[in-house]
Amino acid sequence: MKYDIPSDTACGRRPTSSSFAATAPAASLGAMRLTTWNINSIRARAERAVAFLERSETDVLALQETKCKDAQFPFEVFEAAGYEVAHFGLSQWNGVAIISRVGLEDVETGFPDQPHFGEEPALEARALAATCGGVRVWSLYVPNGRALDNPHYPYKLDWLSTLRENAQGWVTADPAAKVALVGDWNVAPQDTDVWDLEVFKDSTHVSQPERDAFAAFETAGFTEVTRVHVPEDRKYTYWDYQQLRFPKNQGMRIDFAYTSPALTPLVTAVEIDRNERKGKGASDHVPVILDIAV
DNA sequence: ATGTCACGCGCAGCGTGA
Repeated sequence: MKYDIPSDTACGRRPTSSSFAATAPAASLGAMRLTTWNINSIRARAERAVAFLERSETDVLALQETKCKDAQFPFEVFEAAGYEVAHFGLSQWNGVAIISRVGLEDVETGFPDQPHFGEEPALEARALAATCGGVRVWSLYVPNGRALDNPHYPYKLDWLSTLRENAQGWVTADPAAKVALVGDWNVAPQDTDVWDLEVFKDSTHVSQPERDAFAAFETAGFTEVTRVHVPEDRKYTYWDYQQLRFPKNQGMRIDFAYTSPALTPLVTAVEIDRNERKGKGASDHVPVILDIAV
């Protein structure tokens, strides 16, 4: 389980102690639980995340919006619970992590040709990959877009398009590859994925170009498995903190999991953990939990 | 209730992002 971090990489994974070598090999797992969750600050919610891991029996947790640099990430909390951690964070914005108790190998920060953003265009910490239990897991925090006339919007479309080109290449090169693209996609693919379409008609998340960019992953052979297993309307994954959106169930469904052809038939169940939005100190997104036969 | 939360900065409360 030794993993040497090249000195020039921005990835914040800590080398783990030899005790992690006792982790069960993927071949003996039988089943794996993979969860994606936009946690909206890991420092504000580390204890909540560990409690979730233990309650849900999650094996691999892909986090988005950790909102910290690598040096600020609370690695110890997760390592004490028996997990390995890879984190990619460059500032107080964005930040993605993968937390696993079934192996964490070949960590990759960002995808090839990932678009940059800003006055001085720079890479943002929005994509992180690791192989866990035989599955290539990508934790993704798709750019928000902000507004249809904002530079962040074409950046979002470019970002999705470039990711899709990569994903298509991965499964073309290896049709047996088990790839999971999970995270906060910041797209509501269907009209019913927002609580009131009228409220969003001039906003990002529901525009046709965004929906087309999202749907292109299907064309590339991927399947959005949360919809397959949870097809009902009003099963949201995000509720704004403002205006009593959660108690009124005025939310958005924007957290998804695209799986490659080899992985799709192995997904046996999906659950949106609505209860995690309750109480003081909740993230504005909830975990989306996948059961995978591996 | 024009009704939130978390960040940096820096020690109050504003600017930023979502």
